[in-house]
Formats: sequence, C-alpha cells, structure tokens
Amino acid sequence: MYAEVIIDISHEKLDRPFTYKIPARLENLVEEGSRVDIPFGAGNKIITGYVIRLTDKCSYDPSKIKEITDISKGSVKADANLIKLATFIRKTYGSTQINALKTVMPVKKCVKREVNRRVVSKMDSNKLLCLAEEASKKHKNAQERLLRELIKYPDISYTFITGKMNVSAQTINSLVKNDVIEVISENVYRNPIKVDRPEDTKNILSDEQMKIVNDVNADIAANKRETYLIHGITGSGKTEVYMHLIEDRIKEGKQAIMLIPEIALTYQNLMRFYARFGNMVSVIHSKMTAGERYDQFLKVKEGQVRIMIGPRSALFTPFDNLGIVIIDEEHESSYKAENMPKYHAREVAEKLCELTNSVLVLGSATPSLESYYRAKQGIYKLYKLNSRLTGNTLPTVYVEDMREELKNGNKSVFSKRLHDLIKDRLEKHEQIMLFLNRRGVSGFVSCRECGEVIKCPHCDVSLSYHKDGMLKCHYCGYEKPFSKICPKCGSEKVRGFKAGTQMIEDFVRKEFPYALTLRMDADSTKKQEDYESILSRFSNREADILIGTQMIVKGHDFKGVTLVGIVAADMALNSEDYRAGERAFQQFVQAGGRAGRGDNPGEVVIQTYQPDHYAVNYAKMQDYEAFYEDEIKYREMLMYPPVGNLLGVQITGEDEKRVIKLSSVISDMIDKMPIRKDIGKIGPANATLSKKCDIYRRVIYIKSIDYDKLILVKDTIETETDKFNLTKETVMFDFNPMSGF
DNA sequence: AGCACGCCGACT
DNA sequence: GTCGGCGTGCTC
Repeated sequence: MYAEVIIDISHEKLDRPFTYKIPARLENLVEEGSRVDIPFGAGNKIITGYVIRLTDKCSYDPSKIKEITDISKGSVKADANLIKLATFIRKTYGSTQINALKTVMPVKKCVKREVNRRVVSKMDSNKLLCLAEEASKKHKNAQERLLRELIKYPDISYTFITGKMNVSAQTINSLVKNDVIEVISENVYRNPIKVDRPEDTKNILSDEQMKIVNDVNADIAANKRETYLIHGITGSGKTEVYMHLIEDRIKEGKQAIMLIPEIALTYQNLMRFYARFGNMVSVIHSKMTAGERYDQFLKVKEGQVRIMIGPRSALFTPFDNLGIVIIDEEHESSYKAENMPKYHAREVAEKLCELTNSVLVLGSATPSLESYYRAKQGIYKLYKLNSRLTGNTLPTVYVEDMREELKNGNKSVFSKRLHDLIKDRLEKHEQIMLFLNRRGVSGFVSCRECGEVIKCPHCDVSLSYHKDGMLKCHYCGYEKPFSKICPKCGSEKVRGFKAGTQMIEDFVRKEFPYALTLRMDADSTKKQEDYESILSRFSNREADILIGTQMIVKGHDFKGVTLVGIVAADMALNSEDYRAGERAFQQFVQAGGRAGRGDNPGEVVIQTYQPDHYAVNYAKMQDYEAFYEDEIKYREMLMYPPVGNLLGVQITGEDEKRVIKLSSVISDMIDKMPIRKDIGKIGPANATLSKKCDIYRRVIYIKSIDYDKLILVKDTIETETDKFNLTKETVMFDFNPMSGF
C-alpha cells in the first residue's frame, strides 16, 4: 500500500502530493488524514506530512519510493470532510495545500503553557550593593551584572535577563537559593471560562421567532438543506432562536457549531449557553494555547462536547455528525482570516454544511451586502425579526450638521444637542457611550509655521502625541520624545492636534467635571483583562460615560445606556474602499443598538460634516432595506462584490524602486493575458498605507464577474513571478477583500 | 525550504 | 593543484 502525502513545507514547488510506502507494521494504522513522520530530500530529514489519499499502485519510480517512518505522536487524524474543506480553501483562496490543511487540522503543537516569568529582588538596594561588590571580588561577573541591574529595577522580566543581559539560568538559580531574589511565574492567558450555572431562563418564543424555528425544522424533516438569513434588529431575540435550533439538533443526536465574533466572546454572552446546555458546550477563543484548543478537540472526539462556540476557527471542530452551523453577527469583518489562507468563515461554513448535510443559519441586525444579495436572489431564505422583545422602541436618531455648529460659533467637539443630552443624562444618572472611529483615533502633530506633519520614519503615518510626552507610531511602535522645534523649518511652533479618545476624555472632564469617565482604546487596553475590566466596571455603573473606538460597538449589553454619541462620523464615511458606505451604515446602526436596551428609550446623536450622506440618512431612519437598495445599485454599476468579484494583489518589499517596478511588471503581465477583455484592472497604485515598518506596499485590484477568472489571474501571476526567483519582494493575494490593503 | 551537485576564483 | 563561493535543480 502507498500513501499520498502533503509535506509540511510551505512552498509552491513542493505543494503537491508525494507518494510513500506504508510499511507492514503501520498497514492498518495509516489512514486518510493521518499525520505522519516521513524522510524527505537527499538528507532524509524527518519531517511531518499529512496523508490525503491511500492507493495500491504508484505512478512514480518504485525504486525511489521511501517508507513512512511513523505516525506522528499525539496527533488526531482529520476526517475526510476536513480534508475536502482544506481542498476547497486551497482552491478558493489560493493558498498552498499544506497551509490549507494546517488551518483545518487539529494539531497539538507545544503543550507548554505560555508563562511570563519575572525576577523580583527580596533585598533593599543597600544590601544588593554589598552583594554586588562581594560578587565583584570573587569575579562572579554575571552575578554582579544582575545585582547591579536589580538595584535600578527590582522587578525584571526573566527573558530580559537571560537574553539581553546574558545572565544564565544557573546564576539566577544560585541567587534564588541564597534568598536574594525570587522568580515569579504567571500565566499570560486568562483561564478558560469557568462554569457556574445560573438559572436557565428559557423564554417562550414570539410568533416571529417560532416561525423561523418551525420552518427550519420542517425543512430538515423534509431533508432539505438550506441557508437561512435572520435579519433581526438588535435586541430582537436572535440568540433564543439559535438556542432552540441547537436544542432540536441535539435531540436528533447531532452536533452544532456557533460562530461569534471574537470581541463578543465574553462571559455574559456565553452564560446563557452554559445555563441551557451545561458541559455539552465548549468554547474556544484565540487567547487559548494550541494545547488548550487541542484538549477541547479531544473532548469532542470523546463525544463529551456537542456544541462548539468560538471564532472562525471553531468551524474546524472535528464533529462526526454535525447538524447545524450558526454564524451570529455574520456581517462582522473578523470572519475573514487576515493571514494566509485568507478564507471567509461564511463561505467555508457553506461548504462545510454542503459536505456534512447540515443547515447554515446566519444572523445580523445589519447583514452583509453579500448575504442580503443572496437572500434577495432566493439562494438564502430570509427571515425578519422586527420587534424588540422588551417592547422597547428603536432609538431616536439625531443627525447634527457640524458645519452649522461651526457657523453658529460652536468650536467644541460636541454639538449643542449632544452637549445638552449628555448634561441631561448625567442629571438623570443614566449612562452614555461616545464613539470615535478607529482611524484618526489619535491626534497628529504638525508645525503651525510651515504645516509639516511629523511622520513615522518607518511607516507612512503621522505620529500621535501621548500624555507621557512621547510621539508614538500605532503601526510599528516607534517612539521619540516630543519636540517643539520643527525638523523642516526650525520654528518652535510644533503643536499637537489632539483628535482622539484622549482628547474627548479631556474635553468631557473640562465640560462635565463631576462625570466619571472610562476610556477604551488600543492604549488603555494593552491586555485582555484591561478590556474586560473596563467593560465590567462600566456595566456595574462605576462610570457615567464610556469613551471608545469601534471595539465598544459590538454586541455588549449595557442596560443603563440611554445615549450614544458618534462624535465624528465622517471618518467612517470617507475611507476610500468600496465597502466604506456599508461599514459606516453598520457602525451607526450597531452603535444605535447600544442605546436603550434597558427600560428607558434611547437616543443617538450622529455628528457629521456630511449630513446628506446616504449611509447617515438611512441610519437616521434605521432603514436597512432602503440602504441596501441604494448600496447594491452602486455595487452593480461598478461590478463590485457581491455582484462581481474582486482580487487584491499586494506587492511588498524594502526597496521602493523595485516594488514599483515589480508592480508594473505584474500589471503588464495582466494586460497580456488572453482573458484581459473579461476582467477589469485598477492600479498599480500605492496602498492606503503605502509604507509600514519600512516595507513599501503597492496594490493592484482585478475585477471580474467570474470568480474562476480571478483564480486564473492569481495562478498566472504566481507562476510567472516564481520564475523571477524573488527574494526581497513578496506578492500576496486576497479574494474579495474586506478592507483595502 | 534545504540539501547536493557543479563550475569558477584566491590560497597552501 | 585545492578550498570554498553560492547558482541550479531536485526532493516520493
């Protein structure tokens, strides 16, 4: 017997099956999906590979065929469906076979828990100095170095000592023995969510909810496999529908996968599932180690776990009898993978359901254009949940024209209405959320004399001013002290334009000194715990106002919030890629969904310089349908997804001239292709972020009605550029990108 | 990706 | 006459 093996080296030239002989002792142990150790290359180096097929004859010179060494220890074989899924991913998103396999395979990597070790001094500095001098006399150089460092910093990270300071673990241990220092280890990752079971509040379904559950169940009973899109406004009880559908599949002896955006993977959101289903539920999240994730998959294999909840990777849970896949907040961009293979969870889920004869349920308050388009075409079945369960009305939305405010002499960041409403809510002790867009989160620094903007030397972005007197780059972390002197004209007129969450916080403090504020952005939430603690503090009403970026929009329920302010809506409207309108509309509606989830009705204020923008208008009316009709016309006209398809080609490298040259060579290549007349080309041009961490970035976009033509374009570019043997430049592809490069 | 084979320059 | 540079090609 022979096995076709994909080897674990990610290179196009090796991206094909290699045939190996199965030795007699492994005869019945090697199966499709097994992870095996194999000798490879002239040096017969042992590497791992994945068996994708078993066969009894081989088309290769038998004398050259080698034997499989062994089945990899600690591996779980992937079932045939996962391999088919990998093949689908390889074809659709153009990655290597091994990368596709690796994304779907339950692999046990290092079991080691990631820990953060610190060395802490147990002595005061005088004692340390004595010890250091003593060590010096005895020529214990390493010990002396460490002791002197400890005088300055009594708390140093372990890796810094063994790495940068070049002090061995031996030295550290001897100091630990003498009770001079101690080593403290702490887990970097938070513990998997603990289960205590609150009361299960199984709600009686409304007629709208009941209809969905009944329809889906009827289809399944009739052995019809459909995809359902639930368009339900925020607070309309989608989760209850999901739970009923899952429960019914469990009763049939089947299993369920539910995807939720990473950001919504919080304790409070998961509690309801634990309450209803107990330890049948398992959760994976991105902060888990590969080992922890693998353990969850083991529990699945043992049959303990029947419901998996998690981000897009939960799709690859090795269930043997899957019945349903649910994708909540299906419009979320986090369902698209950001590194290779750049798959979209919705599309992969569709394929998975087809392979396993499962049903797919998508839910969102603001469906993606893709899904709604399919629903309109009758590919998906569309359902609406139009009433909020608590009977609350939708929030009132005000659009404030900031040009008018300026004309009326209001130079503050808040319009009169927002200012008055904040004051009103503070008096009533109700909570407020203020949003700012991700882009432009931080203020920039420029010279008032010549207009020079201080930029990062490594990236094409302006540096932002921080309270500690430093200028920082949000992309590469570069920082330098702030200086008043302009590097270009030499004047002393360099000033910061604060435009971020910090500025809003300062402004609120000045304007409403008695209000308690919390701020949430990339700076204040370095660690996951910070993020969660801010949210729970706000939820416990420890603050009146939460100021943040997009991250606070998503799926969090704060009962006390009755006012939401979108301080600068324009940043969402004015980004250049074709999804800007869709994203802006989604953000406005989702933000509005945060207001008035408790007993009091909510109000939303959108501040903008473009009050007539269609996304603003439809958000004001809370009219998804009308927004869709407008947006789809624009996509149709320009053949953008979901009507057409788009391939992003990104060319990156350190040498700007070479990158420009390569991008135009690739552009010419495309022009010479026989199918040129069937496809559209945009570019080459600089990427939106034209330089990041000293890497120059250029992009070309290809438009085509036919997805397969894009695959052809990608394959052609790949094989052609392969011939150049590029070492310094890289070419990357993104099918139907979610955002511009 | 890694490793071997192979064909040219500066050294004992 | 030899050691070693890394260009080209193959890996079941």
